[in-house]
Amino acid sequence: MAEHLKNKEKLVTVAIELFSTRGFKGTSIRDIANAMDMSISNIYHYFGNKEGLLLAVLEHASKGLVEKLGEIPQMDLDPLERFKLLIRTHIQLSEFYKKEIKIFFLDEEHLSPEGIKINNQTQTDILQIHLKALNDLKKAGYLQCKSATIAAFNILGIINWQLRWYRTDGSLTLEDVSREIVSFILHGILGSNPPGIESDS
Amino acid sequence: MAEHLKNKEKLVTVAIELFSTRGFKGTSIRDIANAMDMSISNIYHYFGNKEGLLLAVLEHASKGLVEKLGEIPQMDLDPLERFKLLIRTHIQLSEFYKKEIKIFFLDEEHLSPEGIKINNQTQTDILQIHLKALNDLKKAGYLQCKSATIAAFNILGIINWQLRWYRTDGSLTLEDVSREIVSFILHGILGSNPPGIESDS
DNA sequence: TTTTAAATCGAACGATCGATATGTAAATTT
DNA sequence: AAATTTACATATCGATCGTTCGATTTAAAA
Repeated sequence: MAEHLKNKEKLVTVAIELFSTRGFKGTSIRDIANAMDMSISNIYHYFGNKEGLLLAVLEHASKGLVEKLGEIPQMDLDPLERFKLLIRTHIQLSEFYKKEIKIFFLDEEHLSPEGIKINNQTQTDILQIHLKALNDLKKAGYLQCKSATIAAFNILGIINWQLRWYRTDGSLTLEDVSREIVSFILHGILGSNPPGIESDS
Repeated sequence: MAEHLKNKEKLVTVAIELFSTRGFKGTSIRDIANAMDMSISNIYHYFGNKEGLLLAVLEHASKGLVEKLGEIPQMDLDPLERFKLLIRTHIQLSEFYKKEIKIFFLDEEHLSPEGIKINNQTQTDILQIHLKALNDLKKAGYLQCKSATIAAFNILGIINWQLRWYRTDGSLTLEDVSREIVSFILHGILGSNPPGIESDS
């Protein structure tokens, strides 16, 4: 039962695969139809037009990451521990939703108003999650940055960039990278006890 | 004199403008020809095919940033000051070469082997510049990170991400952001004298 | 001045694109 | 079982794509 829904979902999955590797403009409806072993017109039956498919992809892509990430700030933990957990989870989820996230960053430009809306909402949601974590740190007296917003952007930059350079087949495990990134975000490059910085030189 | 070279250069400039806003696949040769008020075939006379134009764009784009950024590590300064200068300069240059950099990150996927080569070389060059600065910091006893490479990637992530979220018409000046980013990179979010971190809890 | 080369154009080519019209088989509802 | 909706296919349309083919004008060299 519900075999048809399966195909619709599979269509979104295949579209994510192709959009993420070839881009939106670089992937034709025919490419997707061939990869699905399905007729072109059937895709139009499901999603109306190519952009409808992209919107379905964007919505599907935003759900998983935002929902799972949104659970972290509600956990009853020490602010600092919760913050560390947020970073580690975000890195793990990014690896899991690699292709989906790529689409968000790949075809930002030629997007319909509705697509832009979904895109902005997703990015805002994620930013707010990190901002809340940072503000909790501030209340607890940890945060030393002037602007929590810039700090949040910096954190997102680090995490999203890791998505570009990290290779699973390399020498570093994702846990190694995750630990190092958490340490970087907490202490920067000078460490928590830098030499000759706080002295009177 | 040399009126023909002018047009060839202008062609690259217009291509950068269009590629950066609509993407490579999203920009047709006709779009560029129309924007230049020039015939289509003339573009082929200059660059052979569409990809030749993209290669010219990539080469033009990589030159400016890498060359100017490469001057910093050779300066005779205190390692820490030189590092700060590198970050600040990189941020300023990123704003200046915004469109060019966008192309490097936009159409990474559907790129020819030669295009990939240029892309990789450029990214490697920039990474090496930052790695050198970090190693100089290490020699001087400043750097506390385990992996200078990951730190370099994190720095690139922060800078390149700033390119996405910073708006010139916002309330923050680029200098404000630059200062805050330098501080973040140096001290992280906990600051140089974080409370209760080094204690025995 | 003649010759050569570079710059430019208009017109067209085959391929591919997104999209549609029209049909049929299968599933669901009544 | 009949009616209706959903899931698919074939064939095709007009538009646009990258590219090419001469032809022409302009600039440089001889």
